[in-house]
Amino acid sequence: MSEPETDPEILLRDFLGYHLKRAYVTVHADFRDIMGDAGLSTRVFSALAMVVGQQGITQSELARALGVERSGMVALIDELESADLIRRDPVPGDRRVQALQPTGRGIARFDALVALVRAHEARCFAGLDDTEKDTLLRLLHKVRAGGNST
Amino acid sequence: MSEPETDPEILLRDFLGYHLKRAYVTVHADFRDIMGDAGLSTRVFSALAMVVGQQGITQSELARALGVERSGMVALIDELESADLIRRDPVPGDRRVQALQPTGRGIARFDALVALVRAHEARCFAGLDDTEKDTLLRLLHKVRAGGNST
DNA sequence: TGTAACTGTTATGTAGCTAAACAATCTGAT
DNA sequence: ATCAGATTGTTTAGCTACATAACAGTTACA
Repeated sequence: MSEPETDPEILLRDFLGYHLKRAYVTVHADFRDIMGDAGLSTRVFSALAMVVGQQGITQSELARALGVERSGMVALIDELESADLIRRDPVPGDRRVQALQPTGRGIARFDALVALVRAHEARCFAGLDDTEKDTLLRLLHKVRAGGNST
Repeated sequence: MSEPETDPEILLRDFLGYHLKRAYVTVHADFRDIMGDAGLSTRVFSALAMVVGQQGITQSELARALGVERSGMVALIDELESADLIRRDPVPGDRRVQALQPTGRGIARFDALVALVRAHEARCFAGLDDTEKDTLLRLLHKVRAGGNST
């Protein structure tokens, strides 16, 4: 009862989940800002990054890696494909799946975007030194590992 | 090039923002799980917590405290009011604003929910000891303070 | 050979916001 | 005392980012 009015987050303060969300919202908004209208959304960028990093990955594999449903990937892949950033290649031996391959444009675009995203991250986490960034990364990873594994 | 296929998050791994989102999604999903169908969503719970913690807060003040637009609060407050958890009280001296007051039911409901949320947090952050939780809280707060102040 | 599992896809729905406009109300400078 | 500008709650419309359920085609395997 010492300072009843100063902090509006009196009861919420103790909840890590609340602060996790607020931090996420802040960072996500900055991502959108720095990308501008021509950029990709976080989810599309993540998918492109995954395809570039693991060429030939399947849509289902990609969905699992990103922790979303398969159905949610379709429109996302459509978007990347119609922008000529990735291709759906048939896989000999399994006519169900389609291997996702980045195009030359896709890789070039990704490299250009990475520079933007690095600038975004530098700005968002400017208040943290390198040790703190490592710590945050480690703790976030622990949170994900400790909960359900999706 | 040492291990090309083992980690699907080859390129994404370096981005703190990505891991922040994944951790948030994990925690948020657990919140929904533990609340069940009868529970409140995170946003409504947060609003209720804020009203309980700072009784008489205005809708605009609440929106600012939660970092959302005023327009987004209306339906949320409607929901809490129609569930008889909070009231909109007129404020003498300013007929524009409405002071938000928790009802008795609202406070009781909040207290009950807090127990659930504490259990949820205990489960989500079970992999972290108390020091790590404090560190995570401090770093998340720094992230929010370092970016734009919403 | 038949059944179960998996793939990509579609359709539909929902949560959780934002942006823009509005009337009512308040503030403050002149 | 008045009038421009700001603020409040609200409505409407729209958007993003998902999830769920069903489906036909394909594969694996007992």
